[in-house]
Amino acid sequence: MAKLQNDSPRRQQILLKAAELFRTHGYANTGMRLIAEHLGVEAASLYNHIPGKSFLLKEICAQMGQAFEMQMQEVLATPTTGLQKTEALLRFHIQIMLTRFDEWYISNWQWQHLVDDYKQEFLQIRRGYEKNFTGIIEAGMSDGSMAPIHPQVAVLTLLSAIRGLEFWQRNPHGLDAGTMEEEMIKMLLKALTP
Amino acid sequence: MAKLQNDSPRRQQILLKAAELFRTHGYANTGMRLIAEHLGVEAASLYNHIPGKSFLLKEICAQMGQAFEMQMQEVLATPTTGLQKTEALLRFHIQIMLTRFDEWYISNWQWQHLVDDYKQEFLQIRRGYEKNFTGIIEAGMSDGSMAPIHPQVAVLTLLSAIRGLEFWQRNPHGLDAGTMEEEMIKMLLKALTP
DNA sequence: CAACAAAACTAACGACTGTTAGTTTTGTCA
DNA sequence: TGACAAAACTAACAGTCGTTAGTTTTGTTG
Repeated sequence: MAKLQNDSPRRQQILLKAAELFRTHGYANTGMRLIAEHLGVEAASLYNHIPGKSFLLKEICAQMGQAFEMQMQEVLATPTTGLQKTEALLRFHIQIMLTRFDEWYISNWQWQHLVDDYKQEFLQIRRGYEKNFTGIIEAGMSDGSMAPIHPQVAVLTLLSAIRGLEFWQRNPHGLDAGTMEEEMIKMLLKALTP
Repeated sequence: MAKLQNDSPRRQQILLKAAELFRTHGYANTGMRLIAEHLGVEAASLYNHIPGKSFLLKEICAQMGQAFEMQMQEVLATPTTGLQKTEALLRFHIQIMLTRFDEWYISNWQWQHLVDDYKQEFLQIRRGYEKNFTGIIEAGMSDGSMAPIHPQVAVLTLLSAIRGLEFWQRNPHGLDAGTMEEEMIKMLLKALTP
């Protein structure tokens, strides 16, 4: 029986292709045979590298969760105002969206298909992230860099707005990435500043 | 053979239950047998009322599209500033979200599973809606009720922010609907006003 | 009650799903 | 070159899917 090493390059290759197909076809509509076909291989061969389909989704979500958690810790450790921290996070979100779109999309929209036990863990991680973000907004109101707003509503609005970039990513009618990023940041920060 | 009337109450009942299940389980993961079970009936019996599974999705999306299109026409016909029109549309979006959550969710997130020919029509309708919305923003800048912003970015940001209410809808930690609506409207309009 | 249609039922079809067992090819070292 | 493991293969499993054909029940109308 194969060993299923935790970090082979082949495994990562499969994960990336799976992310791409999960995004374009949806998790439930993407069969192992389709993933295999796009890698020029038979479906059964995939099981030499991964334990199963659900692992693919779980791993993609976990990797994304880790990336965001690391950035959050870095931002929290930097001595800046709440508004500056917020801008840093927003810019990071946008960058991830541009450079790792498929994985970002999966962890945002396909996590619902996670198997129940890991789904709970994933949601807990995400709630933790949002809690940290809410804390940053509250800090911004205390240090005077932000107007008094409802912190939870603010986080929800900010994250949702960024999520919407997906539509632009799929169909950028004439707007280049730089303009898009600057215009959206400008608009969102305007909603926050006193 | 059954006649498949266009507007029987039973058909509408099936549509609503399907919308609920499509939302909670996803379109691809919701089988005809599951829908039937939730209606206390066998799967085959559904075919006395509807032509097939894909019809359910198509009909839900079409009904939502119609609702938004009607509201857009009404707003356009009212002689108000661009900012007031925008507020009216935002409030309508929120109201639909609160009163017809399942259907709203489907037409927002599950339209990707539409069969190809109707998918094109659906996307065209949506692009038309967004184009109208963009025009309203531009009008707002002309009539002085709004700050100079990138109209397409503004529409994307506004619609995405509202879409995010889904997360609150699913898990409203202590915020009542009224507060949520007012706080979000306040925040979004602040981003728009001069 | 007889007649008729609406709407339920049972049973099955072919296609597709994730996964497994067992076998063969491929590539890398001694 | 011979040995060994990694990674591909073929073939098949049990289960689910949307859908259809044909039959029976239910409910209303004359």
